[in-house]
Amino acid sequence: MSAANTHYNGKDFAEWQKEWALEDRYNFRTIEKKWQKIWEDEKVYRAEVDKNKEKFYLLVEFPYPSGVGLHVGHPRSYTALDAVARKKRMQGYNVLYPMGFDAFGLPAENYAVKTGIHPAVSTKQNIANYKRQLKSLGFSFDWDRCIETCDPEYYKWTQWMFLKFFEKGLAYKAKIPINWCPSCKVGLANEEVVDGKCERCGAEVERKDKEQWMIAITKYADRLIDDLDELNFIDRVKTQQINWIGRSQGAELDFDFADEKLRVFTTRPDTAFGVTYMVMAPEHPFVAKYMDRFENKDEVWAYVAEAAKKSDLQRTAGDEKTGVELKGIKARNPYNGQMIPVFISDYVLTGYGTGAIMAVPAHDQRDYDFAKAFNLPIVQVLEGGDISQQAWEEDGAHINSEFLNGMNKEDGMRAAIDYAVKNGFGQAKVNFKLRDWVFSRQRYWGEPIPMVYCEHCGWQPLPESELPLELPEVTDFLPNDDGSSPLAKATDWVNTVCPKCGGKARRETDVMPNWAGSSWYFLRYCDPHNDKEFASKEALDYWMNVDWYNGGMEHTTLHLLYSRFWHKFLYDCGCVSTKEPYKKRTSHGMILAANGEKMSKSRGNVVNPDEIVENFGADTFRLYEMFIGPFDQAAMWSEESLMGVYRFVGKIYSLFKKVSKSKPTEKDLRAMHKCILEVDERIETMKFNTAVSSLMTYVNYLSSMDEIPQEMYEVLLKILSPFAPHIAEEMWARLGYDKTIVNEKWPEGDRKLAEDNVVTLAVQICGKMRGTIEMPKDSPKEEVEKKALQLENVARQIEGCNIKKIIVVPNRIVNIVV
RNA sequence: GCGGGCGUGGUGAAAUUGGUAGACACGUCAGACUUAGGAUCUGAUGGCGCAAGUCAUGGGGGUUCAAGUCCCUUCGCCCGCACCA
Repeated sequence: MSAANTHYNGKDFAEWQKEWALEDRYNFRTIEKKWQKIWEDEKVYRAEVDKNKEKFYLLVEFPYPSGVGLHVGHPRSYTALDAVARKKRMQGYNVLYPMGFDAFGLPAENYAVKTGIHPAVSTKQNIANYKRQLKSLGFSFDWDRCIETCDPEYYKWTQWMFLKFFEKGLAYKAKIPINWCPSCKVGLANEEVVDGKCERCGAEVERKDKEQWMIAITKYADRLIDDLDELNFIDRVKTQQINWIGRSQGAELDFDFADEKLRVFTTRPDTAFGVTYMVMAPEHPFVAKYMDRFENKDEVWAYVAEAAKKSDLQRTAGDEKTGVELKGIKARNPYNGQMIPVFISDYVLTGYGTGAIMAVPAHDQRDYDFAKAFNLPIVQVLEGGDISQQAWEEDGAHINSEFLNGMNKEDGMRAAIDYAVKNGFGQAKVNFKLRDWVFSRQRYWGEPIPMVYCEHCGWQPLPESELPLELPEVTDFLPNDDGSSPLAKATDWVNTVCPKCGGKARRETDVMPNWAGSSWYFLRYCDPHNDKEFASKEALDYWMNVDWYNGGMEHTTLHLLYSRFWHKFLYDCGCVSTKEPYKKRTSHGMILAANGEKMSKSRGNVVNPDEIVENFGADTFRLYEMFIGPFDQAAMWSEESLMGVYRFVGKIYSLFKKVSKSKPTEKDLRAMHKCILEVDERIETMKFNTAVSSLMTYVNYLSSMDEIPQEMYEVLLKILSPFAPHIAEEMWARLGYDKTIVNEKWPEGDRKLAEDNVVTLAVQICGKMRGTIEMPKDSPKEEVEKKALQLENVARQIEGCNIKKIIVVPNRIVNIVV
């Protein structure tokens, strides 16, 4: 055995073999620690650019290193893609499978408020703990590429990218009503509000006008939808993103109102002859502007004030429509010249479209409800339904619509828009539900926004040479009551000079949201130590795109959407050469406690991965997480089932004693090739639970043998190694190999050898099972029929019956119809 | 309300996509063994029946030689979006 270039660190192989001879029991503790150290010392999983090899980039969402440590849910997806990574490596791919830490965020800051420990310190400790835990599970991450988003060497480039957004006009500061969490004292993006509540703490979100940095993600709305077509994302993800972006095509139309035009957005301009009134949002600028001309001014005021007090949640709570007519001013329908009343009502949203609508109660249920409540006329303009009962929202030929009469929807839409264009009161328009990304957070533990405000020059970007703009030291991490960031208190840091005129200036004190760093981390993995650029073109061109990205469904409209957008922006800047970052996106299900509840500290039902590793070993843990159930579905933790997997691993260990120089029979080879083919396919299709079943079936087969041909055991170790790398590596070494199994060639399953030459066919009479017959594979139909009819059971049952026909499904079934 | 998914033994689940329902495990029962180890091994295990059989994939109906799988209908659960004009 050559000591050099082997994975034994110079230790004498014979010495090890002596040790092994003494070990009768499966001692996972020593085995696993030993191999983890060897893998790490010899950098077995290191990924380098190698243009002669085809690359494969696998990505799992990097964790936020919380104080409680790794959750048993994390390893589910890490193990799954680790299995894929290991298999791909054995198949000759140059695999990049990196890991890092999404390390900025609120919990570290809250912890600092409570304990006074600086977020940088607690984060560092947490990362060390996470690393230890991840390493104890034997993942094949290239730890040399580990990144941390809170590292100035990393966030330097996050800031650099922000400056790009600013340079291209996509980052802008605006005073807009934002979602404000009164408990976290922080503004939230729309994506972070769930059911009107703060995604993080559950407090009801308020509306607050605040100056915020915004990023114009809406400019990419069309592309974010259209480019999904080419991607291999699971459908759930695609449809959720499409729904979230919410594209609707229609038209903007101007109605005359007082001395100006009241503009509305509608998806059905062809129903304009059915408009019987209009509605503006209470916040619509015309309401305040024309207040003095309304005859019922007091009533209008009261309604506006009432609406302002309500949260979004309260406004959408009731089913009943409320509102007030703006008496004294009527609007004029440009299609037919009709004068119609105008209302304000909070069922019209200020943030969508133009904040005003034309109401067509006959064909929109919401308008219908409002019309009924306020006794307004309902004019049907599309055929169908029963307007006396409810609005007719389906299609139908146009009626009562002058030049549109008789047309279908498509023609009617075109004609209505043409007419509006010709007469100068409207045009086609596409609208989105997606809002621009609120990018400011009034917090400490995030990337400082590299902008400076000068009285004379306005907002100025920091020059690139001043990056990274590091976080200043502060002692008080509490957000201020006025809603400003803790950074505002670091006056030395805040007061600076204008990069343009050199005059007095102040730094931006808000920081970026925690979604910033994760929006481009997959690019940094390609070239993590580069201090000249965020990643070299060479590295990016070689490694990108990510071939397979797995992560949680909860990030579909957050991280996944943001990072696709961010990447597209970098593409437009010429910084990356692919339009999309991820080729394939899959998603794992949650791991729940044994009773089906979510694991949480407060419920006291959290399973600690450390304990599982300590008591059963990493291999058992990994195999169990794969075996627990379908990968994309929620699964319940069960220690009993874990024991079953533990037994399985122990069995593999003890089978070693039976390995011999004997030759496999045809039947043995069949079992072996069947298993190879199944495991291979089931890894690719993410059916990890049944892949493990296949391995179990094969191990059961081996157990029943008196002697196990070495070839059969070696194949087992190879196809087992993606799931249980430690024991595979250990037994591989014990077979006498002095090179790691990691780079062994993945076995090829032979379909011919895997096929049975004798098949069992079910014999049915009128579809009911009556028995089985064994036949050579692909026996001619006649023989099958003959043998089936000879079956005692069959002969007895069909006695005295007419055989109508016999259906033979080759190698499967004989069905005798009487 | 709209969109997506699901419903199979005592339990977690399989089922080559229309072809022997319950693979693989857990649990349970019976037996063997003992270097007492979260032991191991062997066998049984959907219900009813001594058996031949028969009933079983949420319920009802249909298509088919054949349905967990396709169609209609109904009930129940989960997830996402939600007054988006």
